[in-house]
Amino acid sequence: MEELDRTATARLRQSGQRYTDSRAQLVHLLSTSDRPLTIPEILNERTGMPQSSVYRNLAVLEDAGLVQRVASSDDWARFELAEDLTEHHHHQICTKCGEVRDFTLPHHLETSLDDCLSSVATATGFTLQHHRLDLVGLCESCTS
Amino acid sequence: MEELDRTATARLRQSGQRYTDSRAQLVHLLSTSDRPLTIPEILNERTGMPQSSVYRNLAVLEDAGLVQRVASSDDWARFELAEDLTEHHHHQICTKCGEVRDFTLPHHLETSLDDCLSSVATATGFTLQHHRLDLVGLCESCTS
DNA sequence: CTCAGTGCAAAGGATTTGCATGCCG
DNA sequence: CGGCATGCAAATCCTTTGCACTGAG
Repeated sequence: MEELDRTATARLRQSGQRYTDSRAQLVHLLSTSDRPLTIPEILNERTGMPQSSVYRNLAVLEDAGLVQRVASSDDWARFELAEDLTEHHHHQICTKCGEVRDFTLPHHLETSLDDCLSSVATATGFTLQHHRLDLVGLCESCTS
Repeated sequence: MEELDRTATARLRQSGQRYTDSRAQLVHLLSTSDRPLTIPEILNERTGMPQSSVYRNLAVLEDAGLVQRVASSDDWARFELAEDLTEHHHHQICTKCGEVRDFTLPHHLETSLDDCLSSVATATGFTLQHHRLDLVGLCESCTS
């Protein structure tokens, strides 16, 4: 956790910004969640922080490469810690309620996937930053 | 193409809707594109169709299972023909300009991926509808 | 005739921004 | 002090909706 704070401080400093309390709260909240969070969820957890600050700080954190935005099926942005600050994982996205959950893939499949995607990218002149693999379907509570 | 029109007519009829000219235009436009299109792009191609009709018809087509929405990195919705009307494919998403391009994966990898994802889904009580695999990075023109 | 489809303009709603104030360095 | 950070409220902008009109069956 302290490690995380140090990384955060460093990356923010690089963008000429400070690691304020609000930002630390956001980072800590995201780092302890097992899934990406929406703004409303963040607001509920962190009463006292106004929407605009949440949006603004998440944007700053995103710029600094500490946080990333996750697309879902509803129209709410979700946020999680940046790839390199967490274990590499994927998302289960519910098409009914929009809920997003994390999951991981067996290492060998992940590896061959990576190799293959790299060559596809190279072949098409695309500079690969990372890949995104999502399961789309119905979460347990929406299966009725 | 006639096959496509027949499918469209049938699926729309099931939702109690007609396969009108506007809708046919949208379907044809999407079916001839090698990537998902944004509303502005659709409006440019199909001058004369007002925004509200485009949005409304795309919603109807989505309901009927003919068209699906694609998430990107910018905040514009993109649309493509439904999975089962096209070859299964994936997307290269540019983080700079938001551009989305289609690409496909070797069959064997696709198969083992599918198998694996099915078992992950089963294990977590998730009802898998389909998967989504995207390459995220910089497209050729944004690599500078 | 009926009811889906269309177009225009106005409304919605998540997200962003202007501006004045507070605060760390 | 200077510039980042914060909060409130107002503005943005993609998208959706209300309503009146047209047209297919």
